[in-house]
Amino acid sequence: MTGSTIVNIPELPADEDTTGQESVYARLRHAIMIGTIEPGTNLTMRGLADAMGLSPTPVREAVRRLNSENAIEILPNRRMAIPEMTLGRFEELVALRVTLEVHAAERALPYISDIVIEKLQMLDDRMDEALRDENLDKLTVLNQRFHRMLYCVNPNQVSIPAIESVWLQLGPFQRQVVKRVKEFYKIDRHKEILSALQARDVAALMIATESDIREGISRSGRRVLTDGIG
Amino acid sequence: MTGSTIVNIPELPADEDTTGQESVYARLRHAIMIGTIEPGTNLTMRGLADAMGLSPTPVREAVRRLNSENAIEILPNRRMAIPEMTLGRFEELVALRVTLEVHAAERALPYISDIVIEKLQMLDDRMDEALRDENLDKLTVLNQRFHRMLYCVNPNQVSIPAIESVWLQLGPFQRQVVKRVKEFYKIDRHKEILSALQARDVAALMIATESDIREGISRSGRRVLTDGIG
DNA sequence: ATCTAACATATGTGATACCATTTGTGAACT
DNA sequence: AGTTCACAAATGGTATCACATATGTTAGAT
Repeated sequence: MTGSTIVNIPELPADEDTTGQESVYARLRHAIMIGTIEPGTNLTMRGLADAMGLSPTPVREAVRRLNSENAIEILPNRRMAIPEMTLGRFEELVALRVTLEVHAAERALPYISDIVIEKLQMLDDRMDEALRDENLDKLTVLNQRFHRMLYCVNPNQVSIPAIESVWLQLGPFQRQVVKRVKEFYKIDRHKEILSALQARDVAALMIATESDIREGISRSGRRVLTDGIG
Repeated sequence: MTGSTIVNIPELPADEDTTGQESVYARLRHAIMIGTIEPGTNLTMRGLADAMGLSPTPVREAVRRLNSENAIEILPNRRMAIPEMTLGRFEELVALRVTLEVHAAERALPYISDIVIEKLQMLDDRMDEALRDENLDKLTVLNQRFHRMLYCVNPNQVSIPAIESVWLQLGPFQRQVVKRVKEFYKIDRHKEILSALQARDVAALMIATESDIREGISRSGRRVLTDGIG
């Protein structure tokens, strides 16, 4: 067999002067983040290069970056794979995600403006649409955009890279969860987050952020990992 | 002039089958972490390659990784540099460091054993030695090893990469701080951390961890950034 | 002397070639 | 039929080369 396990890596709008390495990085990152690539998938430099129409050189650089972000695992054989999820790792990832996002939300609040709240409101509306259409990929992207936009109003924000690294590590597994636990996406606490923002209420914002994570991925994911299926 | 600004990149013990890319990554990472490379230093692929006796290819991969860890900045010109520190970014980095390390300490405590406490005690003793010898590089390395060992007793630990990314971003600036603020290194709260560990006291551990960071780098760094000099 | 234009140098990016190691396959043997 | 060994294919790692862009320098004009 030539190349590796076939993987579905969506294309992405490429800027004019974006380098090959960057486009590979962006495509792979996005694919992993929305869970297009299953845990355990084996990857090869040449396989990815062929799939993207590039030489192994830029692919290698992109893969190395994602390895440093803990999105791609490099085995002792020097082979590459998307890591499998374990219950222990899952609990730690969720706990870290809560800590990081509560922290980021808290430090974003002082910089929040009514304009941003309005934009967040619009994003939330679009999420409701995506939910009706059962467009899960879009829902994931919008959800991440919602959180990212909030944390990024802090002009000196430095926690987004760490947060996105956690998203990357949860992405492939989350797709598995969604397939098994139907009601997963019905739950979000975005309305509560928005209320807390409008009231400029730190405590409420932190509680809402934590609930949004714990009642979403956390509960469903744990069921999949313990019961085998939800 | 050929190459870039000359930088001092200490060698590192290289394993047998360690690849060139890995050795470049490890050397650069270590150099940045202990502050050997000043903020604002311009780096070039070929310059680093020459300095390490390798071709640009493996250097590119290592640099890309460190870019993803926010240790090396890539400017729109596609030039690379160690980022300068600003007061706003510094405050955010310290706050993130406190959040992350308190979190990691809290989640490590349940797995702590007397053997580990003893090892930590020995590390702390070696730090006292290094302090007497005024060996600052050694002190930095031992300090990081102390914290890392504590957080890593959690077998499912996933926060070390984020924590080390913050260390990487503070490293170059910390060196500048040490040069200006003499008493910087006299302060650490490791004895309190050890007491809290022995008592298995979560609250005390979290307070000690936060104090260790705030009364160390935080206070001194802020002075350098506001007064210009401490 | 200062500014500008042309040239030379340096640099990032990516494809290709070569090597060492690993993986996969199939034939020979028990 | 199962095991083992040898050979073929694939893969990761790195150096080198070619190209486009960016940077630095020098010569000429004002």
